[in-house]
Amino acid sequence: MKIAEVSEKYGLSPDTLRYYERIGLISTVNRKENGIRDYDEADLQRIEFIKCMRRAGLPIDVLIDYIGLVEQGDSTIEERKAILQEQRRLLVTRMEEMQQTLNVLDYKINLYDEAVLKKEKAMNRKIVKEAIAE
Amino acid sequence: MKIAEVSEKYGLSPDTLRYYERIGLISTVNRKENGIRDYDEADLQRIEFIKCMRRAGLPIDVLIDYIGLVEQGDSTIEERKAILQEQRRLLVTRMEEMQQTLNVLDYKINLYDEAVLKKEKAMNRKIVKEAIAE
DNA sequence: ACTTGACCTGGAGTTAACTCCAGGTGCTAG
DNA sequence: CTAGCACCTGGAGTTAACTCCAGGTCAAGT
Repeated sequence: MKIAEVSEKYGLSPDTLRYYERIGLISTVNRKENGIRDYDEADLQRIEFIKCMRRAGLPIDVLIDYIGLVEQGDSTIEERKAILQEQRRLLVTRMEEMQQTLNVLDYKINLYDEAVLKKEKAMNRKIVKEAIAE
Repeated sequence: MKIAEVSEKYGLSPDTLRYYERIGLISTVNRKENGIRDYDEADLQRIEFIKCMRRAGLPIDVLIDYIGLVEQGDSTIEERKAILQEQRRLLVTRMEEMQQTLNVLDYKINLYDEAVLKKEKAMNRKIVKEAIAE
């Protein structure tokens, strides 16, 4: 699969895909004779994983470490698990903070709703008053 | 309240507080005769709000817009509400993505748990075998 | 009087994560 | 055979959000 298709499929720009390879987040992708990248199934799986983790804000350097361990084989299983657990912990914390902010936003939006209603009521009273005055 | 106390109270560095003021996120803070910032209650409330929003990832330029509208008074209520609703929507989307990533992480951690168990079992079998062999 | 420490300013530097670009190669359709 | 893409590389530029720094003021303690 060529870079443009991969880019299309995962919504990552070709530049980003090459960048990920440069920094060692994706191990060197196979090339066709002419030097053009030809992503295989394993590459795609890795890209999907990276995309998922990045979307949630996991930092690239942590992912590089993790993937380095994956490549070292079974002896690193416990270390990898520890990394994921730590990142899971951080993720949950961030989500809790976001939930708090969401509550604040809802509270404020609700205040604005009420303010808008009050404004409208005042407007209506004014209209009625004027109608009576005529 | 001096900048060091505010910094302490909200966990934002003095540099960050001055930076927020420079870019117009906090309206100009009053000074004592000697030119030193003296944060009042309104400043603190604004800082708390900003901190809460920033923690959830709301971008600074959006907050600058929002706060500019707050300062323009009641005529901007609907516009402000629209901003908060839009940010709320984006926040929910991000949280949903994070939840998906959390599920993937849990799945992977679980796989590692099983892998570790298997490893241990194999180890135990080996030990038992050796014990019998003796 | 002098040192210390908190504060000030304007401006430069940093970090993460891309994103863009110039200059070059190589298939393919007209 | 040549025009037009899609691809390549190494390196530079960008963006958001800080963070740091040099050089200066000022009040308080010794």
